[in-house]
Amino acid sequence: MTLKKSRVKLEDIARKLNISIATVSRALDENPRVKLSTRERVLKTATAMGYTPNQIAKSLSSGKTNIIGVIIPRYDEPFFIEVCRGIDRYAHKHNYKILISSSRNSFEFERENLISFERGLVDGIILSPTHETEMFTHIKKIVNKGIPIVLFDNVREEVAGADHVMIEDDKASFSAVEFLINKGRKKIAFIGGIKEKQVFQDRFKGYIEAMKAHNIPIHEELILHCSSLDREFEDPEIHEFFRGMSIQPDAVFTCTDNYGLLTMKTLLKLGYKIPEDVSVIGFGDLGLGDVFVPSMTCVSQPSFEMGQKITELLINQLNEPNTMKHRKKVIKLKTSLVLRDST
Amino acid sequence: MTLKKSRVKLEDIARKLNISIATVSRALDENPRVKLSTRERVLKTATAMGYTPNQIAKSLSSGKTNIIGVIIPRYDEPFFIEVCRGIDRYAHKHNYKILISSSRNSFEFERENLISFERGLVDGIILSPTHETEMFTHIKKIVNKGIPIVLFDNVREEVAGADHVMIEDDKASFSAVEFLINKGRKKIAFIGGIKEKQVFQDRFKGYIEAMKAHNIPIHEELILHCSSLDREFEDPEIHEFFRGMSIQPDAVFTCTDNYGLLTMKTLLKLGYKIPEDVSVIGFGDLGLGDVFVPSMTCVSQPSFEMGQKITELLINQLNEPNTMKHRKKVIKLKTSLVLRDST
DNA sequence: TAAAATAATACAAACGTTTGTATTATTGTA
DNA sequence: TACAATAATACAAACGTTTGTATTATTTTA
Repeated sequence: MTLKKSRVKLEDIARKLNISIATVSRALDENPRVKLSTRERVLKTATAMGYTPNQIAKSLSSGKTNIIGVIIPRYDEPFFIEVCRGIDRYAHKHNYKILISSSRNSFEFERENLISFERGLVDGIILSPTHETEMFTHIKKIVNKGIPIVLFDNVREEVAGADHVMIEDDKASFSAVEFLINKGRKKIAFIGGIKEKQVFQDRFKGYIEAMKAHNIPIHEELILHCSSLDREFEDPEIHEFFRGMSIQPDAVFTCTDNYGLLTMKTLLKLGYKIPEDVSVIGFGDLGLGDVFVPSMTCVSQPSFEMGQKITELLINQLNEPNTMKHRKKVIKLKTSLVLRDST
Repeated sequence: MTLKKSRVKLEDIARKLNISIATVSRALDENPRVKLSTRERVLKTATAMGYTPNQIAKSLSSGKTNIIGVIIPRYDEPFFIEVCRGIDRYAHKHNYKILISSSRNSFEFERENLISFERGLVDGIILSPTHETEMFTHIKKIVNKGIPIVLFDNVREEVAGADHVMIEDDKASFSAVEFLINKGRKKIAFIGGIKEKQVFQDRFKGYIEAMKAHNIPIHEELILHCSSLDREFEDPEIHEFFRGMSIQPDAVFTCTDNYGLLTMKTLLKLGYKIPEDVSVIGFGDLGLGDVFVPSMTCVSQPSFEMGQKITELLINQLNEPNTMKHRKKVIKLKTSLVLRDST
């Protein structure tokens, strides 16, 4: 029908009312410097003409985009989704939008994303490093430029200068394993993930420390570090692990929900009874705990709250007048144990 | 240490080299209009000074942000996540970023998000309407403004003027039910979701038509429209439905994976054997099918591909010179049945 | 009723790019 | 060596806002 007319701008309203652009801008801002009657005329005309402000121009002028850039290793892990939900909720309350990018578990993509976020599109950055990430110069560069950034989850101590939020992984697994010990279990198997990830190292540490604290012998044979990150439904590694075992475990502590599930399936198939013969604990509590029969006891991570906390830290940085003076904050969130039928 | 210096811009490079901003801009663009030696000097200086282009200024000048706005009803449904993954993958290939917002299943939030996307921050919009969405004026407004938009999933036929992509829901459920019938099942129960959602209506339609096509009597008693959208792990509705039933079903077709899972749990608890006494089919195939024992046969939706297709349509619109001439496209994607142990 | 005080509005620079056109510098040709 | 042809660069407007300062209009005060 009508030709596509370019969008209405302040100038168009100004021209129509025969006033200046500045006055129109201030009128729409409800600035007391413009007469009430003028403001009303402007508002009416703006609506009539279908005016919508140009966000980009606003951002250029104000130096703020109100966008937070988020980089996660992947989309299809409930943990990250849940964290993002928390981020979004908190951000939305404070008038920020979030722009999520996946690094697809690749250091190169992570770097690329970070560089793209350096271009002023986002006011601040939230990053969960991939396990490939060994070098931190790309992160330090951001910090040194004074761009607000908060890291979470898979963070090493070495990454100085940046706020970060994580789970008390070591404590969490310590108390989960201790729980099993207190229930009288002694031959406790451990199933972890790829060793490169800090979180898995910490969870393993908690296991070892709990065993030692209670003077329980540690059998190498009962320890498995899975090499697959992916959420497979059949894991030959886990299957072989239990099949080839000469000791009969009476409990298994696993480092993810999925490993827990795979463990339960394997054990049931091998004739174990859960929880009579063997107890199983998962880690995460991100929706899978209740799916299986028997339901699975899990270490519950406050993922949503984590997202909120991360964003709180970031927005604090954003509101700080001098970013360079910022003193690094490290927050470790507590976990809890959700008891179900597998223990 | 050093005071926070504001970011390096073209002007700074220009001043240092005593050349004009335009030349610097063109040099960085590898425009043949600038001498090779100049280009090299500029590049070197830019790197040395740590120049990063300002995306916002670029966008204002070019009228393009290279951002696609995505509005989904919620984050915590694997279907939407999977679609977003597809969107992101395709968008990334074509140099777009995605900005995801959740409408939290609320029409008001949906409208709010759409309005915010009208402000020129995004080049185009992808929207999955909530089931609350009855009015489409907010969508029509976008279309009339000439802003490229593609709808997906829960779309009614009435929403004219906008491209949309959906699953062949009716055909999918028709053939799933037909599959059960061909296996000799006759007392086939149906479990759907809230009736307001178009997808559930279509899936119900497919069920009815398959039954009719094969002259199988339809028992009202075997039909349940769940009122809960949420991914609950205990659904009293479903439990009651099967408990109170006077007919013993020999198959159940459910409209989501989760309903399928809940159905299996309930049936096992009530003493049914799966698949001997009763077959169960889920809908979605978004990761839950393989979790349970027995594993669940599912209608598989091509969610990732859907995301890619949606984005393809959107980017086509973005590349069209005259958006107003655009002729609406409706794409229906085929599904498949993934056979597992529950049938 | 003229000067002072204040209210209302206009002007113009700034945000950091891109890009069409004008200008200057460098070649090539006769 | 003068003149055109071309290469290289500079100038300036534009993108749509915001905001400090200047200007004009209105009201107050003596």
